[in-house]
Amino acid sequence: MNPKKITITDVAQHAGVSVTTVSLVLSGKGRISDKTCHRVNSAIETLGYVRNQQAAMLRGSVSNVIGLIVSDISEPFYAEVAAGISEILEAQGKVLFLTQCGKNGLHLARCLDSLSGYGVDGIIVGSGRFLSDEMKQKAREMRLPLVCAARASEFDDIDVIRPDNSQAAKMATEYLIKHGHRQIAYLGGESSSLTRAERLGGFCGTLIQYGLPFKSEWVVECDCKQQDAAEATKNLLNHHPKITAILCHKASIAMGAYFGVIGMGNSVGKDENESYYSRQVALIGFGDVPEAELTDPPLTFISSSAREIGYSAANRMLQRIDAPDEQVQHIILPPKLIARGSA
Amino acid sequence: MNPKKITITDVAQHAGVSVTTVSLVLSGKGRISDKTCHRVNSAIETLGYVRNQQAAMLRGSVSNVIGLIVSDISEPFYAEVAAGISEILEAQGKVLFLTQCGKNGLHLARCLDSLSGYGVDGIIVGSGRFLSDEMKQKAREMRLPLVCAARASEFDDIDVIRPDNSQAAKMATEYLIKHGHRQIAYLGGESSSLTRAERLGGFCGTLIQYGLPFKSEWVVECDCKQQDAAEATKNLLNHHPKITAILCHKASIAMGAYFGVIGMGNSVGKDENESYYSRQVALIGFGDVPEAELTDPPLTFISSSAREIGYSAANRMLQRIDAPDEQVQHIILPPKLIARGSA
DNA sequence: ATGAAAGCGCTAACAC
DNA sequence: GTGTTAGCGCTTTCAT
Repeated sequence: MNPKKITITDVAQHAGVSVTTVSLVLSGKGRISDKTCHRVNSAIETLGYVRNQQAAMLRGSVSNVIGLIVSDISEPFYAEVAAGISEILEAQGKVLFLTQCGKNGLHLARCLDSLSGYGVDGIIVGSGRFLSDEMKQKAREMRLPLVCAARASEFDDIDVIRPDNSQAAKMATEYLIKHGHRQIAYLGGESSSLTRAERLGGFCGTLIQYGLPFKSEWVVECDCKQQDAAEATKNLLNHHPKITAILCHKASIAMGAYFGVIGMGNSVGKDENESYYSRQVALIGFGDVPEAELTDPPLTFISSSAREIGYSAANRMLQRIDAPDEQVQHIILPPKLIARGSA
Repeated sequence: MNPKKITITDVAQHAGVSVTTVSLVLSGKGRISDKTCHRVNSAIETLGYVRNQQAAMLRGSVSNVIGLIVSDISEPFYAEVAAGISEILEAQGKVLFLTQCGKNGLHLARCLDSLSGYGVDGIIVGSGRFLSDEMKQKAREMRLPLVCAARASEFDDIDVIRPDNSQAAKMATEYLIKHGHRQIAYLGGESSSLTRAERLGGFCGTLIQYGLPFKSEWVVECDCKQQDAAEATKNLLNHHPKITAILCHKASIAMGAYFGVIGMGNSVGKDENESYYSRQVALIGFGDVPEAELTDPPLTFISSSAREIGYSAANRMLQRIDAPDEQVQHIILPPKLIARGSA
C-alpha cells in the first residue's frame, strides 16, 4: 500500500551505517567488515530494498544493460540467438534491451539512438547487413562496443560471431561420401543468399577433393515451403536417377524432401528398410534452429546452433566491454553433425 | 574521436537559452515560442545531442521502458508476441526490456526484481502461469502495471490478452459442417493443455449444437512431430472409415496429417482432385504463428495471430500506465479463418 | 515565455 | 574500515 520508495539512505539508517558503506556492500567493492556487511544485508532484506539502477548508472560508468538489434525477433534464428544472449546476460545480473529495425533495416538509426540514449554498455546486432560505415563510426565515437551475431561472413572491422557454413557443408558432404554416396544433390535456398554460397563452396570443394562429379543441374533453388521441396525432390530424382543423396538447405526443405522421397515409394535412410523395388535416398539437412519436427523422422542434421551463437556473442560482448581496444575478433563456430539413422 | 558527452547544458549554451527551456522543448510540455523552439532544435541537430534517458527517468516519473517476461523467447508464439509488442512500443519512442524466466519459471522473481530495479513503467508477462499471488501483490505495491499476453485463460485479477480458442474451434467446426462434413476428428495436443481444452469445448459444443455425433475415440492426442501426426492420421482414417475431416491442433500436426492423408493415396481438399478410388479428407488447423510452411500446401487455418496479441498487449499497457486504477480487462481476440482451398 | 535552483538515488573521491 | 560530500544529467517548482 505504501508506494514510498526505499532508497539506499533508508537502508543505511536501518543498519546504522553510511550510504557509502551500503553502496560498497552492494557492489562488493570495498573492504567492509563481515559484521557490517551482514547488518547491511539483513537491512536490505527486511526493507525489501531494490537498488535503483538508473541512479547507479547515472553516476557510475556501467549500466549493465546490453542492447540488441534484430530485424524482427520473430525470425526463429534471431529468436534463438536472443534467447542465448539473454541467458548469459541474466546470469551476470545484466539485462537486455530488445529493438527491431524492421525487415529492411529502416529503423536502424532509431534503434541506435534509442539504445545509446538509454546508456547501454554495448550493442549486439543480429545480421549487420544494414549497418552502414557511418553508424559504425558513430558507435566508435560513443565508445559503444558493437558485436555482430550473424549467419554468414559480413564484416572485417567489428567482432563477428558466425557459423562455419563452409565447414558444415564439407562435413555433411564427407559424411555422405563415407557412407558410399557418389551422386549428391543440393536442394533449397535462394541463389542470392550468402549463407548458401558459403555452403555450396564447401559442398563443391569437397566433391572435387574426392574426385566426384559436380553437376550444376544437381543444385536446385527452392522455396522453403515443404510441398515445394517435396515436388522438387520428386522432380530431381525422376530426372536424375543416379542421385542417391540430397543435402538440404534447411530443416523445412529436409522435411519436404523426406515426404517427397517417401511419396515416390522410395525409402529414406538405413538399408534394412530398403525394398527391392524402392530406391534408397539419403537426406542430410542444415539446421541452426532446433525444430521439434526434426526429432522424428530421424533425419541427420548438421548445424551450429543459433543459441550457441547467442552465447558466444554475449560472452564476446562481456569481454569487449572490459577490453574495448582489444583487436577485432571473428569467432567462427564449428558445426556439429547429429546423425540420426539416415545416411 | 571526442568521447565527451553532449548534455542538455551544451545545447542550452549553444542555443543561448537555459536548460529549462531545452528540457521543455524536449518534452514538448512548456509554452515555448516557436522561435526559441526552433533555435533549440537546430542546436540539438548540429551538436548531435541525444537525451540521457537514465537521468530523465531518475528525476521524472516515467522511464518509457516496458519490461517483458517470457519463459523462453525462442518459443515461436512468444517471439511473435514480443515482435508485436516491440513494434508498437518503438513507434511510441519506448523500449522493451527482455527477460526470460526459464521453462519452469524459476527465474521469475529475478526478472521482476531486475525490471523493477531498472524502473520500468510496466511489465508484460507472456504466459503468467508462473505468476504467484505474492508476486502480483508485490507488483501492485510498487504500482507496476501487469499485463498478461497468454494463449489461454489464466487470470481474473489482472489484464489478460488472449485468443478466443473456443470461438476458433467453433468457427472451424462450423466451416467443416457447412462444407458437408459430418464425421469430424480432432488430432493433436496434450490432454493437460488448457488451450486444447478450450478448443475441444468449442468443437464438441458445436457438434452437439448441430446434432452431430461426438465420439471420444475421434479425439486423439499426438506429439507435435510431423511424422507422428502422419502416422496417427493413417491410423485414425483406417480405423474409422467414416471420418472425412480432421481438426488439427497446430500447424505441424496439420502438415503431418496432410502428408499422412496423401501417403495413404487419399486426397486433401477440393473435389476436383478427387479420384474414384481415393477418399477425400478435409483438414483444418489451428495456428497462431505464421509459418512459412503453411502457405503451400493450401491448408485452411484458423487463428488469432500471436503478433496481434502482442499489439493488443502493448496498447493495453500504454492505456494502463495512463489509468492505473481502471478496471481489469480481459481482451479476447477473435479468430480469423483463412480458407485455402481445402475443405 | 523563460530562468534559477533544488533535488532524484546513487557512486567515487577523499577524509578520518 | 567507514563517513562526508560533491556531483552524474535531467525535470520541476517557483520566480521573474
